[in-house]
Amino acid sequence: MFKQLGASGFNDGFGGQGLGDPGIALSGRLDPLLALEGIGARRSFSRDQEIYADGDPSDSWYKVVLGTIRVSKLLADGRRYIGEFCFSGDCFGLDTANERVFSAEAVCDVVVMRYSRRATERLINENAQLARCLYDMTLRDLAHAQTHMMLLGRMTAAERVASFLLDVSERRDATRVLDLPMSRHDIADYLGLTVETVSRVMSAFKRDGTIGIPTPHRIELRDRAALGTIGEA
Amino acid sequence: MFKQLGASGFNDGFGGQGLGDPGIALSGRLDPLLALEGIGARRSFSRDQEIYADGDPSDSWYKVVLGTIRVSKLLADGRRYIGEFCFSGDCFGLDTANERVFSAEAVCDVVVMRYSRRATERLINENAQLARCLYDMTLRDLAHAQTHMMLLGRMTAAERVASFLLDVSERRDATRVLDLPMSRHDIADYLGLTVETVSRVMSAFKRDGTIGIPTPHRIELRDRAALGTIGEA
DNA sequence: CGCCAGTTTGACCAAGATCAACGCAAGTGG
DNA sequence: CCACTTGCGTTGATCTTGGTCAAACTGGCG
Repeated sequence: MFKQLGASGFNDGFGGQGLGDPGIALSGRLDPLLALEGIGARRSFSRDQEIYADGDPSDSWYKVVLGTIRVSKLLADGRRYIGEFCFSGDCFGLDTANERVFSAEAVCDVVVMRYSRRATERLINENAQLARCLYDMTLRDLAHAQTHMMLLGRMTAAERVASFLLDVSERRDATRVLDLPMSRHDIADYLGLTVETVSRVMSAFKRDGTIGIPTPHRIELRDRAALGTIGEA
Repeated sequence: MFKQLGASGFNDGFGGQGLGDPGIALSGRLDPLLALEGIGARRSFSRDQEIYADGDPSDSWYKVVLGTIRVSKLLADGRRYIGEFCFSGDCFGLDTANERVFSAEAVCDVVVMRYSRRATERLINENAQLARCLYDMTLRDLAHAQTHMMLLGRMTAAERVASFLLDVSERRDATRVLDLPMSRHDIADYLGLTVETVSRVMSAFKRDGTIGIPTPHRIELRDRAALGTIGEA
């Protein structure tokens, strides 16, 4: 659920204006992140392996070290919904409930750090900045959710795919060639579409030269501007 | 954005397991909420009046005292998306950004409390429980967003309307007769549908006796169970 | 080489959008 | 007090987008 813990320039989560007393722990601006290193346990998962399952006790959270994971939920009738993809540096699994409401799986082989909730609590007592940091991540997630709801509620298939490609390229710092580790099915479940529609839209983008598709998991962004203005024309 | 500040039984926002030190301020379990009363300013708005606009400086947050508000965003091409409705007791407007990304309007005549960000910061320094409380609300919001994304991405029109009616009835403690202050258009923009579809689905529910519609803004829930199982049959 | 999983493409279908009336109650002004 | 307007809501006819079903393609891999 949480993104980019430890990434560049986190603000204080209250609009960057300092919700807490900035004097309390000015020195420890990055300490909480370093401190976490001490309590995290490195774990590896292979493709499609479950990191945690819907219904599991929710007693820890994770940070992706390497690879890509998806947070998803399967409905009784087979419909699947993917809440988010997390890449290197992204955090996930910090829930409000005691039980997992979603499951998390490895999209490809991944390495993650697992932080137990109990240890995190202890750290928070020692360093108030960590709480701020976690809060900030939650607000980021909320902002992401807002954007995504707009996408799901009001955007066309082409707009959804275009904004997905742009979003992933920004998060992965891929200016021109984009690596898409997840399957078309994953993308479809993330965008509220079907595999076929995702495939068709991508083929259409390829046809009019907006993107190139050297391999299904490698997208060449030939015209970012065009992708950004889909639906405005 | 935030719900039910000061409502019954808030947990500590870290899965109810005590992220912080429960011993620090056990005494002040409800103090932060009471303390807020001191810094809040009461304000009234009439129907369709703007509480804040997309682009305004984001220097405060609100709690609904009486009435209903909607948090929405208007796209350049006229498409509108409603992020949430807030009823008495719900909080909204606590953003991560310095500028509003959404606007908030009164659905009907409302009274809200406005809390300045700066004053909230001060309070947080005096009472750590308030931070916990705000964090908890954010996590609630995130959970709500997750549910809503599932609805927007994978549910049929009938399922969306049914789950909307049940959701509102729970939040407003309306067992049998439900007051819907917002217009069909608002509901449509919240559910990612059109006015006509919302209207048609409601008429269909009425036809098969699931609900009654004495007036457009008054819904009688005749068969809650049926509403809950729409789409499972 | 042939299988297998994932992807693409095509033909057809249906849910919901769009376009267009119509209904209805609450103002509004003569 | 009653036409007339106005703003919603409902209903119907038709169209479009994206879903469904089915088949063909592609690149590993045993």
